[in-house]
Amino acid sequence: MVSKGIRTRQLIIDKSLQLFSVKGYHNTSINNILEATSLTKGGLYGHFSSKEAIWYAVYYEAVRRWHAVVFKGVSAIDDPLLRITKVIENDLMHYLGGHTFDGGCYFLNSLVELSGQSPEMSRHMLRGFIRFSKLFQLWLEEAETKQLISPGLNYREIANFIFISVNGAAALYAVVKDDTILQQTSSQLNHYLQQLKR
Amino acid sequence: MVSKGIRTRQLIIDKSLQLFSVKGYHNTSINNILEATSLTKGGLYGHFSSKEAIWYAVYYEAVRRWHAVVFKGVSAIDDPLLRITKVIENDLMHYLGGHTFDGGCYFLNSLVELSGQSPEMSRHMLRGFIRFSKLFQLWLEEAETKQLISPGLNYREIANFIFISVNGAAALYAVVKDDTILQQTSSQLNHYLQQLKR
DNA sequence: TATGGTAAATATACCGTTCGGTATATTTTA
DNA sequence: TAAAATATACCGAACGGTATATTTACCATA
Repeated sequence: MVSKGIRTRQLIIDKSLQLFSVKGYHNTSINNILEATSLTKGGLYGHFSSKEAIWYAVYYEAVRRWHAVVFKGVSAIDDPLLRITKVIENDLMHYLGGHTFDGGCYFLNSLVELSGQSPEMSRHMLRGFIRFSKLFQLWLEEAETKQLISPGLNYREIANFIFISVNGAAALYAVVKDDTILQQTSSQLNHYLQQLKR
Repeated sequence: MVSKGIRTRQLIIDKSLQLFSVKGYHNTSINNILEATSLTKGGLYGHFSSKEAIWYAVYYEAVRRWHAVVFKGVSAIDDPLLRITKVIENDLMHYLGGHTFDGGCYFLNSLVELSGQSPEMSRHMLRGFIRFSKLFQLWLEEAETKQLISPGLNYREIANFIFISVNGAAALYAVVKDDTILQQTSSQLNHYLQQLKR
């Protein structure tokens, strides 16, 4: 049996994740979190030293959930191009379309909100973003060595473009909440990838 | 000579636009605006009835500036596909790359921040976004009637995809502040448009 | 299995500061 | 000199955070 303290800590993280993803970090107050968790100040500050500390814990939880959805069934795929296709589909249709977070993409929302005023936090996220793009790059290089795509392509550029399109879709989807946005983007990126084949 | 009141009103709009684009709406306080304008409460609330009223005035000013940059030299272009190319280039290289606003794309930033907590304001922006995408759609249809592109394409999907990619680039560029992001996206969208040609 | 002691967990009350906004006094413009 | 523009002083509420009191959970021992 996990101790009560651990359970409360996780409750704080879960509810804060919901609130941050919908209202944003700055517009979520400690009182909002207290209401959502049915706690009081003492109960909260016993687990976290500050609001920012909550944000970091929430960020890691968000990464964990995103990762579980986006990379599901990916490692079993041999073809690196199909892996990319699968990750894109998972991200658009299951991560975004499956409403993993109430307010859309927690990472995009946080990045846009915090860039330009919380350098520490946005640098933190940017590292994760770059790592994601690098993975696409790696798989594209693998595809070249396996002679699946035309040689001499700019993998960094292609990887960034995929990444950018997926995030652009996330931004728009958060507002229009229309699944066709996700389907259309998925379809367009599929065609785009097909076109890279030799 | 324009009256002092009008000049002060414009000063408030200009400085607030800067602040909103960098810090966001909620994290910009009235006091921040007072410092930036060297005004006091009385001087500000004589021109605007509330913080939200400032936001709306700022929004229209932002649209005005964006429009001036993005559609510069576009109406003189006959080829609808070249018009789209020009608008994309203007948006990426001159609007974003030219740092029209200090904090990146004011519209994307506002949309992400306000979606899910200010339905009125985000609906306001969404209308503008949709109008922009519709314009691409219109030009694509014009390109079809002029037999410039393959027939039977899904123009709504293509228009949305262009729009999404441009906005995704805006999101990333706001953080990495690396111009190659803009060049790469511009290049990729160019190739994408070329491929539509018959 | 019941219980008592203790540390962990949580509640309460309060801190100084800042928030958006207003009423009124003063200054500046035309 | 009248009106427009701006400054000053203040409002109640909410902000993030802290010190301290109280309750609850948990485990060793009987």
